[in-house]
Amino acid sequence: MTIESIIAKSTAAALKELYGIEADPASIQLQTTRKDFEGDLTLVVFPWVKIARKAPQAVAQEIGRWLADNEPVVSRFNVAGGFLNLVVEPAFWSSLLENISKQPDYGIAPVTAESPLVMVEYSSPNTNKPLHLGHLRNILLGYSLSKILAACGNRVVKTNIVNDRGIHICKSMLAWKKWGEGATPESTGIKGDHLIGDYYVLFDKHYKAELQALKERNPSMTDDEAAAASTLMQEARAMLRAWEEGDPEVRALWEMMNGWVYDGFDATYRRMGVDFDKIYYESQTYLEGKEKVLEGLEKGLLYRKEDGSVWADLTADGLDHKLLLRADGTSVYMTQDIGTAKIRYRDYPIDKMIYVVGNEQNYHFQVLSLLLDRLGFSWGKSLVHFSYGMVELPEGKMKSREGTVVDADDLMAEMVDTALQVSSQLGKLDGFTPEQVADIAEMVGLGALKYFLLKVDPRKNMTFNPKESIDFNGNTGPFIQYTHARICSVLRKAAESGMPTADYTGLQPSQREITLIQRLADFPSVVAEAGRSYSPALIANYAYDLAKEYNQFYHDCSIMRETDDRVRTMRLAISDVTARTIRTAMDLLGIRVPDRM
RNA sequence: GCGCCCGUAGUUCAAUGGAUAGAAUAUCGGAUUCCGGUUCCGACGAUUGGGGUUCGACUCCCCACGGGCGUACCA
Repeated sequence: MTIESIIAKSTAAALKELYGIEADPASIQLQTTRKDFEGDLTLVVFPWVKIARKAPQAVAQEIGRWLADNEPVVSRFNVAGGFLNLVVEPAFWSSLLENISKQPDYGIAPVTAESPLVMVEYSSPNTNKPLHLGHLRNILLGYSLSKILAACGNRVVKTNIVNDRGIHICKSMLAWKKWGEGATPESTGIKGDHLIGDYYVLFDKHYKAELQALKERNPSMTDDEAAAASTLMQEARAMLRAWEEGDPEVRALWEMMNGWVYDGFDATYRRMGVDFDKIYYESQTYLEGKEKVLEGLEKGLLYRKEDGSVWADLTADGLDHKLLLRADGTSVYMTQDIGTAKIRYRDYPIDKMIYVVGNEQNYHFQVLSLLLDRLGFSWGKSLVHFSYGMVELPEGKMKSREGTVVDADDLMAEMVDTALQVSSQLGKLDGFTPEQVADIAEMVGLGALKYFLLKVDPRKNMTFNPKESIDFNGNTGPFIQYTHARICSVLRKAAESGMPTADYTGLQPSQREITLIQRLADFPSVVAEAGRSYSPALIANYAYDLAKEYNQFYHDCSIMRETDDRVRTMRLAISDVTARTIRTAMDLLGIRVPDRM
């Protein structure tokens, strides 16, 4: 039972006794007292002043009096306007600390076979180019969100839908056939996804040149006409048709080249430290979508136009008409998502589906939700589009056309390299094996990257500054990692020293210590709130606040030099719980923390 | 045009409708002969503008201004 719930319960009793108000203890909100007032928790009494028909000060005074007299954990109180500041019995905090330190999985809720089943989709790449910085935000958010939801007591299935078919991959295939001269990742030493990306770019280059030539020959030609006349584009379309018809040669090429891409993606995911429980491929789901749409058509939920195309009328929901099948019977993006939904629901009894997809697709998911609901998916109406903003650079937006896109692999390599340079400059890793040094650089470099991308409210566009992110000071991953490493150092020294430990039950912690214990006690509710509001940023900012709070404590309170065995033992317990909580919080963000750095 | 999202210190980010809007960074000043000087403390500095609802508004509503995204038989 948390201190908040204890006091909320007593407050409900006070309200009933003093004013005859029936208040649900869960609805009574307590906040941490601002540091310029005496107290640990603050109750805002405004909600009841009308019913009590008294001045805010008087209500606060009366409730405070009642709590001080009747609730043992409240030792005294003061009133400022409508704010009732409560001082908790100091010894309560040491017993709370003792309790927390006994919990091996502090902050993590248990999961049972009956827990809700949540599926989280993230990454969802196209197979024609390597992953970039924008994908990194997507993947890190999805992975972290999955961990947070699991920590909130959900069964979580992490999933990825790979867009492996379509005109885009045909462009790469065609360019490779024409100009590749049999190049493979092995023969060139280029990572598979990058190699395919190179051919995609090459196609575009030739295509642009062709359009240019067409328009020079015939200046009156519009862009659309030129595109229609392009032989390269016609060849790509022909290849897509051949693919759909199952042409063995095209299929073999497609499988080989996609295979290269998957090897490349796997390497990227592995380095990022993320994974999936189930991967879906659009080539295996798009036909299902078509079926589902035709089924909906039969039931009269959709309609067919004269040209044969199939549409959904969403005007009743304030939206437009939406195309689901082209006149030639082929699928569009929406149809594929319906097909994927169908197969997923067949594979898992999903209670809730969360799509981690950029905010440029808000409209798409609004429509998808309505359509899935109409087509009979129980979770359709309540599907969650976890919509996140774009990542920009200090120099501005990334534009593929201008070649300013930051490649995910390159960025990770740079971050790790910088981390390595910084630590070797400081000489902190002297005496470590090369493997240990490399591992720590990996943790710090990627920790910096991940933390920076996750600490911002996901909905907002953000600016990624690589230089700032790896700073060992400020609101950064390395700062938190460093704090953890330092606590580990203290704990190691304590273990080696053989100093006696003592029972600290009933000890009265100092204000500095209470502040930190209170912060530690907040952790479970922060995890719950992060899960409720789908926000890894809450966890990130909590970890930072905790690290900062610990540094103040560390500065003010000597640990190993403390001669009182009880006080020292308590401070070591605070340190131990802080280190573990930092580790858990960072783990929820998918960030590893080193014991030394 | 219509729809959705966002506007907070120089900059990057916080703030379930609650007290004097918090951090970081940058700049300036200070502390710590100490368990890791990658620490701590202080100063400076902001809610785009105008109305409204409320005991109380960065937060909710309306208008304006500024930025982003969408409004594809691309995915």
